[in-house]
Amino acid sequence: MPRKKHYSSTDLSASIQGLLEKKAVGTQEEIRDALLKKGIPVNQVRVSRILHKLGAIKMNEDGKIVYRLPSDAEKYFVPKEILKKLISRITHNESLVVIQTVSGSGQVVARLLDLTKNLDILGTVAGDDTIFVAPKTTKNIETLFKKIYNLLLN
Amino acid sequence: MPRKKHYSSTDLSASIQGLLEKKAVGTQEEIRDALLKKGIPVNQVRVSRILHKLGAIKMNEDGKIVYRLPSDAEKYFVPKEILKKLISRITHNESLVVIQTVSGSGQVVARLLDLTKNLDILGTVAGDDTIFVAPKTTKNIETLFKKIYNLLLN
DNA sequence: CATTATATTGTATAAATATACAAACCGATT
DNA sequence: AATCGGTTTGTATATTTATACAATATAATG
Repeated sequence: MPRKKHYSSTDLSASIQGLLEKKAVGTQEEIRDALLKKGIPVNQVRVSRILHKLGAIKMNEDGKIVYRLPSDAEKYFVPKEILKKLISRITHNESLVVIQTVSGSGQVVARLLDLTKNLDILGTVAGDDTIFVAPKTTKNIETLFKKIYNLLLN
Repeated sequence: MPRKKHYSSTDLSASIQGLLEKKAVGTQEEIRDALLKKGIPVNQVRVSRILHKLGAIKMNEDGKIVYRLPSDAEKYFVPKEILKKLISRITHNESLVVIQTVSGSGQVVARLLDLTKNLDILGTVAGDDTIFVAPKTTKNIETLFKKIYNLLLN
């Protein structure tokens, strides 16, 4: 009975991580279905095992149970009050939103920002105390600025 | 068929919260057993429903699955680097450990400290930027100081 | 007060997840 | 090449969790 190993553990793990980062999935069958749709043959047991290895968390978001990666979960558990204390100023020009933080907090705040869904950003570059936020489009820089401001300081 | 309601929903919820704060429990049956031991009659369904209402999360601590309250989970997800940035100085006298934080962060840091297990403290009192930590015994104030220092700044 | 609407509870069971076990795979060693 | 030890995988199923449904309790309304 040779076992058909179509997909390596490493690849599968990466696929599941990618999925969890993109979608709010609540069951292992849902994860399985999503992977099957992408042509990745997997069974429930494998999903279960990999989730365990990833240290996946099952949490409640507004009454809905979802799986999250630990790194993703930070976003949900870092108290807002803490974040506020790390940020000095948020400004923008025509093409960037710029966030000033207290010394040494640039990377950490940037990471939390990167994890935030529904924010139209391409990405962030962070130094010691400064974060450059690149918007998806510079056309709505004002909107993005307000969104980030509300997110981080309100 | 009158239903025997021995324990109100509010009381049960409080009991489960207390339990989750004290013990690393991994299954609803475990929660049920612990409550039965305390003379609290409860069934699995009730446990499930209350956990859901509490927004309990299931997380992986060193390979073991445990239920945690959201407020408790903060401790696990607040990045150390963030904490470090909030704390200015940690000192002590013969009877207290005193933590200075950046302005406005006293309460938040105190809360995280209160959530930390295996710390021999009676409690904390926090102001805007200062936290007084009361040890269980003043005999080992130096030890506690070192423990807190390592916890928060190392 | 009576009536209606909503929430809670328990039983039974469906759904979701993890485990046991055997077989296959893999890398290291001889 | 064969052997060994450790890991991974799949099948079957045990365990864990949540839901459906009906009954009861509680809250709201007139």
